[in-house]
Amino acid sequence: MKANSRPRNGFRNRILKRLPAAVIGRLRKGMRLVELTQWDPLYEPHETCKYVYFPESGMASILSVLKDGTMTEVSTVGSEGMVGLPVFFGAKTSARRAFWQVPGSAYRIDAAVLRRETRKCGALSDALLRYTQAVFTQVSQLATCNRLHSIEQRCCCWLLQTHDRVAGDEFDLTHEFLSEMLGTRRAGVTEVAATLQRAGLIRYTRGRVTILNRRGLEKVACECYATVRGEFDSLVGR
Amino acid sequence: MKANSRPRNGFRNRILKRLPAAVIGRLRKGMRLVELTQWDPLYEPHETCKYVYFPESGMASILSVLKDGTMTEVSTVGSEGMVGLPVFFGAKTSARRAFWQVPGSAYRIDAAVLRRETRKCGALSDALLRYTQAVFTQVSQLATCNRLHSIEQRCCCWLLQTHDRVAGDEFDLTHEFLSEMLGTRRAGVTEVAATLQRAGLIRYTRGRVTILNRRGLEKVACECYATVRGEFDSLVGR
DNA sequence: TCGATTTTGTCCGTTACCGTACAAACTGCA
DNA sequence: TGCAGTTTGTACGGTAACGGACAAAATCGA
Repeated sequence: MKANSRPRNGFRNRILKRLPAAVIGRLRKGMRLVELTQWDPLYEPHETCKYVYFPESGMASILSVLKDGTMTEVSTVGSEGMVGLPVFFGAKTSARRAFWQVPGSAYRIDAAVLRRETRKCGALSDALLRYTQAVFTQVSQLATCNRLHSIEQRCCCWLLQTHDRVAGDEFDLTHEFLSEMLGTRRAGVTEVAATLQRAGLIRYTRGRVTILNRRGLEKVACECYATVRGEFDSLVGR
Repeated sequence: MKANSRPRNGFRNRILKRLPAAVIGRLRKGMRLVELTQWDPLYEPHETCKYVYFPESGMASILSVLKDGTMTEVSTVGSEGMVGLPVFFGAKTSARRAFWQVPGSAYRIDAAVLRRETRKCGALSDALLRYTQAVFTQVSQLATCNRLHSIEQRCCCWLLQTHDRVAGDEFDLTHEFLSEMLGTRRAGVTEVAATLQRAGLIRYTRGRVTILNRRGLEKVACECYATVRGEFDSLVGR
C-alpha cells in the first residue's frame, strides 16, 4: 500500500501488477490513466462498453437497474479488479450500470484491445478468469445476504468493504446514497448510522463518515464480508 | 425439443450442441452420460470439483451456504448451461453447493479434460464465456430481486424458470423445498401457493405442482424472470 | 389395516422494515 | 447576512414476513 511496496512495473492494480511485461506492452496501445470522481458514468445498461477500467485507487459500483429505475448495488470494484467483465465475456453490452464512486484513478483500456489480448489465452485471460470467480462469490453471497440479513449487518458490510478501498479512515457518504446502494429507505440507514455512532464504531457529519473501530464493525457485520474478502485475497492476491 | 429437432451431433445441451466435432472428439475422452435424480450432490463448498456437468434434461441448483447451514439458491442450470463454472475459472473449489433437482440426465466430463480444452481458447472457451455473462445477469438480478420483490413474485419467477426446464407442465415440488430455495418460511410458500391455486394459475397436491396458466404466472411474477430469460436466449441461443 | 411419516393448512403474537412526512440542522451561495 | 438547498433526525401508521406451534390430511411401510 505504501510507495516502497510497489512492484517494478509501477501498477497498483492487482491484476495489471502481476502481468508479464510483454502483455503490458501490447495493452499500452489502448491504455490511458484517467482520474475519476464520484458519479462518473462508466457504462450504462444496454449500451456498448467502449472501455474497461483497472482501478489504481478509489472504487467503482456495479448496479442492477429495474424498469422503474430502482437500482441496487451488485458489486464493487477496487484495485483488485476490473470494471467491464462483459467485454471479456465477449458481450458488447450488459444489463447493468457502472459508475465511479470513491474518487481515484484507473487505467482505461480500449475494449477492442483488451478483448484481443484475452483471446490469446495467456496470463491476462487466466487472471481475469480467477477474478471472475471471485466476483461470482461476491454476487452470490450478496444475493443470500440481501435475503437473510438485517439492514444493520448489510450496512456494516458495506462500510468495511469501502474502507478496504479507501486511503485513510474517512470518506464521503450520505445516508441517501448508501440507502440506494443497499436498496432500503434513507431513514433506515439514518437509524442504523445513529446506532453505530452511539456505539463509537463510526462518526459522521453531513456527507462524510469516519471509521473509528473496524473490529467493532466486523463484529456487527454478517459473515458475508469475511467470506467475500477471503475469496478475493486468495484468488487475486494480497 | 422433440426428437426430430435434434441436431446431428445428438446433444440437447445448448452448449455442446454448437461445438465443432473436433472439440467434442477431444472431450469424449472424459465424457459420460449420467442419469441424475433429485438431491444427487454435484459439488460441496470447498471440496474439489472432479467433474463438470452439461445437462441434457432436468435441472440443477447452485446454492450459497452460510455458516449456520442456511442456504438459498443463487442459480439454476438446465440444458442451456454447465454446472462447474469454477473449473473453467481455474479454481479447484468454490464456496457454493450444487445438487441435482429435477430428474434428468447430463454429460459428465472430467474437470481436467474440460480445463485442458478451455485453455486452447477456442469454441468451447467462447461458449463458456458467453454463458458466464448470462449467469452473471441471473445472479445479479437475483440479488436485486431478493431485496425488492415479494415472496409471491419470487415464487412465480421460480415456477416459471423451472417450468422452462421440465418436460410437460407437472413436476415434483414441496412447499418446504421451495421455501428453502427462496430463503423464506415454509408457511409463506403455503400461503402464496394457495393464492395461486385459487386464482387458477397452478394446481398442487402433496409434493407435485402443475402449471395451469403460464401467462397468468408471468403477470404475477416480477420483471426479473423475463430479464434473465431474455439474456439467456440471446447469449446461449434458442 | 394401523401406526408413522410427510406434507399442507392455519393461526398467533412479534418484528423489521416500509412509505410518507415534516422539521431541524447544517452548508453554500448570492 | 439571509435564503435556498442539502443532509439528517424523527415520528407515524401500516404491512409483509417472521418464528413457532399445532392439527388435519394424505401417503407410506410394516
